[in-house]
Amino acid sequence: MARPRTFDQPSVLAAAMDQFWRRGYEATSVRDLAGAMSITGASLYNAFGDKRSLFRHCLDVYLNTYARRRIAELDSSDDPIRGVQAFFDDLIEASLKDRRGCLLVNSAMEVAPWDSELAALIQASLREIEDGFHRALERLPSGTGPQHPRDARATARLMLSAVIALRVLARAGGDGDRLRSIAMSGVALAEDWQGR
Amino acid sequence: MARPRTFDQPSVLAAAMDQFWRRGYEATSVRDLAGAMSITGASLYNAFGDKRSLFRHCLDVYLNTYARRRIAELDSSDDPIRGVQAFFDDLIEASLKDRRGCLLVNSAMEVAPWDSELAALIQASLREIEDGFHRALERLPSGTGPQHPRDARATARLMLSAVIALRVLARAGGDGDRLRSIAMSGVALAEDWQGR
DNA sequence: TTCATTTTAGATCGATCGCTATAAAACATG
DNA sequence: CATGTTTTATAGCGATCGATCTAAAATGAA
Repeated sequence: MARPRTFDQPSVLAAAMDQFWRRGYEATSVRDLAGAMSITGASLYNAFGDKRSLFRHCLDVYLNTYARRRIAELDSSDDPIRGVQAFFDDLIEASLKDRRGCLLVNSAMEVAPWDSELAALIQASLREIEDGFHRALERLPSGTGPQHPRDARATARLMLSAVIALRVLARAGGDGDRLRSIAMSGVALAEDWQGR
Repeated sequence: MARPRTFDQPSVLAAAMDQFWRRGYEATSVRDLAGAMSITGASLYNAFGDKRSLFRHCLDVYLNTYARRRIAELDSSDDPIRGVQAFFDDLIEASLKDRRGCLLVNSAMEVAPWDSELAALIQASLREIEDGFHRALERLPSGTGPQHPRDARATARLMLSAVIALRVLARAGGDGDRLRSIAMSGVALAEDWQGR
């Protein structure tokens, strides 16, 4: 019994996410957001609360649309090595297509230090990626060598480090060869752990 | 034959660097800077030009004071492995003492995408770190195994990735165990490359 | 149709942004 | 000491910040 909204919530959220993703939190003004979302400032505040609240929505959308999708694909891959390979291939393709980097990593740098609640969410999300790599490693047959140089947890963390560095360098404008080299090493970490 | 400055240039530059380091470029206002430097806005603009120019000075100071000092210490170490160990130990200590992360990595995320000139400087500086690791690896005796799983360049890049990820996670509030685990893997990369 | 409710659009709030104009204060030189 | 030059402090520029107010437009329920 009231006037319905004229905009589609998911699509305007995607537009807002894109702004935060490209420009960062501080450098994105509410007017930038409203413009990109093609709604007025009043509608923005009415539908999503303040700027921080809108950002939180956007981060949720990002995690569900991108981060967790990649992890789920890794989990559902028949061959964990090929799954890791696909994970990094996807990352490289996305990183070279545009230079926004990863909203999660971007937020870890800019937002986490000033927002303990979002910091916890960000830390947990990074941990999800690490755990995804860890599960992939655990699915591999034990290595042929007498012992592994690193355990699965340390290897998973190093693979996460490759992902983070890849995203940082991509956003900073690193050349494709550099990015591909790191991605290749990320896959090699899993192969080496397996014992090959 | 004019009135001399009442402030010490290096010390006020250090104060400005600290602001940019902790809060980032966008979130630091010129008034924040002037306050931290204990000078007036007019003096700031008179001595350092505009905000971007001051930032550039601060980044230079950071590179000379922190980044290049660590690389020089790595180069001058008798045992490259111990040098790498000391490099990461230093990083861990600094990362746990405060949560500012690394001004170079912070700037790679926030500044590089919008300032191609600074982006080039940042890329070159990251490359200096990578090259430092590469020189350390090249100084090691060849591995005992028939061939290395990765070449020295790829290993150096993976070590740089560990550094970057360490800094990102430190700024995002990652716990000490996580950081130390990555640092340990960074050292282990050099040890594995050597063949031990 | 009437009414209650919500969403729109536009103007605007006080605060702060990067930056600069003005003029007094402080020195080195002649 | 007088002069010229630079730095200082203060005030304020126009623009933009996040956020909100008012009122018209648009709907479903009665």
